[in-house]
Amino acid sequence: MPKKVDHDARRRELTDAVCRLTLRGGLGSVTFRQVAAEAGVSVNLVQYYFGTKQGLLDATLEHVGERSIERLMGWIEATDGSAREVLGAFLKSFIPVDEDSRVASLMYLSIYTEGVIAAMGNPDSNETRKTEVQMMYDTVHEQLTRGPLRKNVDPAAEATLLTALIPGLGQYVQDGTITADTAYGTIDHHLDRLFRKRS
Amino acid sequence: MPKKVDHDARRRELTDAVCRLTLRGGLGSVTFRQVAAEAGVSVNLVQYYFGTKQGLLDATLEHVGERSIERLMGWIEATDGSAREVLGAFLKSFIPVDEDSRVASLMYLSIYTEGVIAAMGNPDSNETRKTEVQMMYDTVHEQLTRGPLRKNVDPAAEATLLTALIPGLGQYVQDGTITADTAYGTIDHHLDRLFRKRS
DNA sequence: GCCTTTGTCATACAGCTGTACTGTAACAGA
DNA sequence: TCTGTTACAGTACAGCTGTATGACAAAGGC
Repeated sequence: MPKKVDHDARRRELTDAVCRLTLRGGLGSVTFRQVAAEAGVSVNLVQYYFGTKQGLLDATLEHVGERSIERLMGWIEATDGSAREVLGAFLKSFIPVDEDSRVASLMYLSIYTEGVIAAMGNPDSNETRKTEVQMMYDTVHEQLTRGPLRKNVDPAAEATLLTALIPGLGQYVQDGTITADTAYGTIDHHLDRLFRKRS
Repeated sequence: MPKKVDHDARRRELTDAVCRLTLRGGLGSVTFRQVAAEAGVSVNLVQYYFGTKQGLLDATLEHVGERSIERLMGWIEATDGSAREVLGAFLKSFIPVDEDSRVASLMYLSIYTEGVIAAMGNPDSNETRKTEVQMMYDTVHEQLTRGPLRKNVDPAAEATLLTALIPGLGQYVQDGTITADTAYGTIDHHLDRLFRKRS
C-alpha cells in the first residue's frame, strides 16, 4: 500500500475544520467547499474520507464526544469520589467554559438539535438521541442512589429534573444569558438541596 | 382600492402552512415553493406578503407566539390567582400537550434555536432572544417573590433554575423521552419544594 | 367607461448545494 | 522496472434555493 497516511489524523483535521466553521458562522456555513477551503484541501478529499455529508457531521460529533468524555474523566478523577462530587463534576462538564467545551456544547446543540428537529415528524430513527439522553439520566440516577440523600428525595424524580436542567443551563451560558459561575452556582445549590451534608 | 382581501387572514394561512410543513418534515423542508404548494398558491404570493424568507419565519414565530399567549391567559384565569398556581400554569404552558402547543413548541425550538446557532459566532443582534429569556425569567421571579416561600429559598436563584429547566422539559416531552404528565409532575414537585403550603 | 391600484400567477436567473466522474502523482510489492 | 493501489485534485452535473421580473385579471374611484 502506497503513501502511508494517518487516516485518523486526517479525519480529525477535517472535523476540526467543521468545528471552527460552526463556531464562526453556524452550522449553515458548513458545506463541503467551505470545509475543504478551511482545511486547505480539495473538495473531493472530504468526500474521500467521509463519503457523504451526514458522514462528515456524524464523525465530527463523534470526535467531539470523545474529547468531551476524556475531559470528563479528568474532572471526575479530581474529585474525592463521593456521589455528590462525582455528580457535580459530571453535570458541570456540560457547561461550556473554555474553547474546547464551548465547541463541544455548540456542536451538540447544532448537529444534535438539527437532527432532532428533522426527525421530529416521523417517529422512526431518533434512536441514538434517546439513548444519549437515557445515558445521561442513568448516570445521574446512579449517582443519586449512592447518596447520602436528604429525607423525601426521590432519585428518579430528581434525575429527570437534572437531566432536563443541564442542557438549558449550558445553552444560556453559551449565548451569554448567564455566566458559567452562575450555572455552577445553580448546580451546586440544587445538589446541596438533594444531598445530606457529610460531617 | 380593488379586490379587498383580508391581509391578516391571508398571512395566517401561509404561516399555518409553514407550521404544518415544519411539523411534518422539519424546518429544512420549509421553502418558498413548499409553502406555496402547501397553501395552494403561487410562489410569488408568499413573497408578496412577506417579501423575504426571514420575514416569513419571523411572522410565523409571531403568530405562534400570539396564540401561545392567548392559551396561557386562559390557563391563568382558571387558577385561584395565587403565586404558586399562576407560576405553575405559566411553566406548564411551555409543555407541549395538544396539537397547538406541540406546534408552538416545535416552531420555537426550530426557528429560535436556528437563529441562536446562526448568531453564535458574532455577538451582535441576538437581542430579541435575550429579551425573551429575560421576560421568562422576570415573570418567574415576580411570581416567586409573591410567595409564600419556604425558608432559605432565594427567588433569584430559583428563577434561574426554572428558566433553564422548562425548555429542557418541553423538549423531552416533544421527542417522547418523557410524558407530559412526568413533566407536570416534575414542575409540581419542584414548586412544592419552593412554596409553603397554605392552610 | 376608463384607469390606476391590487392581488395573483408564471417564469427566469444567478448562486449554491451535495455528489459523481475523470485524471494523476506517488509509493509498495512483484 | 513494472504494476496496481492509494491519496489526492479538478471539474462537471443535476437539483434546489431565494429572489426579481413581467404579465394579467379584477375591482373601486373618477
